Amino acid sequence: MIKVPVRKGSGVNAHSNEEDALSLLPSPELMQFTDGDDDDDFQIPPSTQLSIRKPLQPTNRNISQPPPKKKPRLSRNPGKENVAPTPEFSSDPDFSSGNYAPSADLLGSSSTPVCSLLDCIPSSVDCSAGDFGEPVYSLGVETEDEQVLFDTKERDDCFKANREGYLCNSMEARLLKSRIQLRFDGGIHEDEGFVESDSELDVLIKLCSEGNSGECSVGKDDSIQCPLCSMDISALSEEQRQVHSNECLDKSHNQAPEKDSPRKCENSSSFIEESVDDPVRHPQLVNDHLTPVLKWLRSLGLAKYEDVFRREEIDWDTLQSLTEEDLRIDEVITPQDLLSIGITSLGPRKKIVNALSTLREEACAEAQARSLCGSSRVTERQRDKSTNRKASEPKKPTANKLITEFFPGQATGSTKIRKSPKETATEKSPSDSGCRRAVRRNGNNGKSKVVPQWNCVPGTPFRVDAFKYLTRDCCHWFLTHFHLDHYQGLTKSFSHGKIYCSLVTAKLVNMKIGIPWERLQVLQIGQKVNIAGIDVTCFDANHCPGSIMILFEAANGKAVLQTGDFRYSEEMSNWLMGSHISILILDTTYCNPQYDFPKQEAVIQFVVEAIQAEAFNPKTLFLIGSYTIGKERLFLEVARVLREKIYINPAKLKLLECLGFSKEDMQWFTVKEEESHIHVVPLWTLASFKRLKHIANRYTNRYSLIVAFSPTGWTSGKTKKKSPGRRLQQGTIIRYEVPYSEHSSFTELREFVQQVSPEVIIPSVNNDGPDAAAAMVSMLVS
DNA sequence: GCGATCAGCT
DNA sequence: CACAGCTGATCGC
Repeated sequence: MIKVPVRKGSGVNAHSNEEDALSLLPSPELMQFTDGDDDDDFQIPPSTQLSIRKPLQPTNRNISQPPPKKKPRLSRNPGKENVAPTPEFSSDPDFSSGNYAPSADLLGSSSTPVCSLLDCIPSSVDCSAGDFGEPVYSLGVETEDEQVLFDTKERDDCFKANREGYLCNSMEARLLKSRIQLRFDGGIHEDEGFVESDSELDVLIKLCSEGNSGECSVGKDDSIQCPLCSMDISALSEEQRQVHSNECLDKSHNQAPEKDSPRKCENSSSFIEESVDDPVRHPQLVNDHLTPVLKWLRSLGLAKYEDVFRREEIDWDTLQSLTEEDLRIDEVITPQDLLSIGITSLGPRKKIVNALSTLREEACAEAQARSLCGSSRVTERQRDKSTNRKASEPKKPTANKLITEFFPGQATGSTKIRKSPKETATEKSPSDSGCRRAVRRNGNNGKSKVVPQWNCVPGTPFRVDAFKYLTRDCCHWFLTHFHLDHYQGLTKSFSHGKIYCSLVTAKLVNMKIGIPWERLQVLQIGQKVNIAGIDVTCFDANHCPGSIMILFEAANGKAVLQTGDFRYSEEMSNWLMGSHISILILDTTYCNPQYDFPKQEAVIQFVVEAIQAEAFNPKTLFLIGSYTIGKERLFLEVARVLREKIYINPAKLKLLECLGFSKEDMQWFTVKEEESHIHVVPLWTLASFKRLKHIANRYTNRYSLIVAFSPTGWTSGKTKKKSPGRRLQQGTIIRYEVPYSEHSSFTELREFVQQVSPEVIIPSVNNDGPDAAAAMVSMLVS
């Protein structure tokens, strides 16, 4: 039997500013436990704290609310009970995603009381079907086996194009074929004929050299080089530099542009990414400055200002000069001058300014790259290869250590930690492995859109979670899971190729964003498929429902593992056994020794016991925080163990129906508020006591005490000691912060990295900058 | 009116 | 701090 925790202090709430809360207090009995402190004044006694070996009896006796009518009787085997499901869960045919068994890792460990209860629950997962797309319904799939057939069929259909030459049937495939050659030595190479030598970029380079030469072409030694011929032009006046650059520009255009043009620098990171038929790609004679400007304007969707540009005879030079003063002042272009020529709307002005700014940065980066690389046309990929070749040479002694120092078995390899540039491109070093700058037409305040390293898969033409950086040079887009920060930028107008993801994620992408199923390719967990010549296998990332980590194996044997967001589980080492991972793109959210939180089972146990302890008051409302998806395991286990239904709103139910839960699991959810006093709410509503008080006020008649659980990994960070939770209280509102994390702890990351033993680690998160990230990652292998 | 995007906020 | 969002303002269609 669970003991009611002993609380320090028993004073009556004395908060002067808590009158409203005090008014909710139902009785002196309750009041004696509300000391009003906002401190961690709650101590679970040792016998209860983390007592995961103690059998936890499933009970609803501690919770005074009468059970819902349809609640199954307590049973050792709830999964086999003949339970009449509530109507909202039982009407549709069932499907199995096979992706997400919410209690999979709980089932894997029998030591916890939670698990002991779950041991007898069938592991089959057949979820109640949601409305997730016509193809599913048209197949009339009803059983798990048939679902496998469906998935196979769908996948076969999906990959039909691949079998016939990988997307050969589509326009995108042709584009891809004409533009990109995948070479197994890694990298994407611009094909002849696609990148034109007399591109707009050259014009922009000119602009750059004119308007901002010092910024664009300054090398590491502070010398100023011509972006075209790399000659040192430091000694020249600005005017002379312009003259020189113009001469170079003219020379380059007068030369035959085809084969050996500098503009064909293979895999240059800075080419403007536009479709082949885009007017921008085909500027007319460079000497005719007017036409490219107008085409550029049109490409921005601002054709209506063509007249203005014609009237004002605006060419690139003029456009640049309109903002030149601003450039000199603070490098930020303001739209005032555009206003003066008659572009009165703020939107178009911003659009022009941002596009120009982005293009200018493009040109600057290109010029800088040339400046740094001289005329040898060293591509990023080549630099990258060079880096790899010199892997044994310590590049950053403080951050990089030879993997052989830590893994004696690795005779030749060394783990290198790459600094992953911040998205805002504060780090100006070029990104590697074919990651290019993306020119987006919608402005983003002039920030350049550098595809971060972690969004690229070295040696492949793939992007992962990179919808913020959509470019036309890529048509294979992977999505590891359905969290906003990973699918941001993805809209239903997506037309850049295929999206590869798990079935659960595909359902969500289809339902929530409206991506048609034709654009979605479902990846089966554990099944190797070949995409564009690369073997691709995905595994359950144990992060949120549908989350996957993806293994890419190129024909040259180089393997890249992209973890996505993940929480380490021991099964992962089994999946990856035998795979030699060259590059590990790692979720480093909690890559800091201060983040050492307990296993999810322990936190679930803590929450269960806390609910039992607080439930002596029958008028208690429990709130559990959750994301759009995520934390489901927590509240589902709470429901199972406490034999209590959980209230979720209808929108959330619709979402949960996509996640692959079993019928048995789904029975624990209800959309009828009165059926449950445990509610799932968005995590942010629990963030402050102010919000919690609003909730309390709404339920004044029904509930006199609010107990909220805020599950987040950050709870255990910084100065907070490792514990399964801490309790905060203000009046009749109690908030538990519990370190329930769906990311790996530092300890888990270290274990994972040691098992994978990669040659190179690319961190996906730089909370404190790339150097700090590199330093932290280096700790993983120490 | 609707969808997309972004800044500000938790 | 900021996990992974939410909200409201703005803009274009």
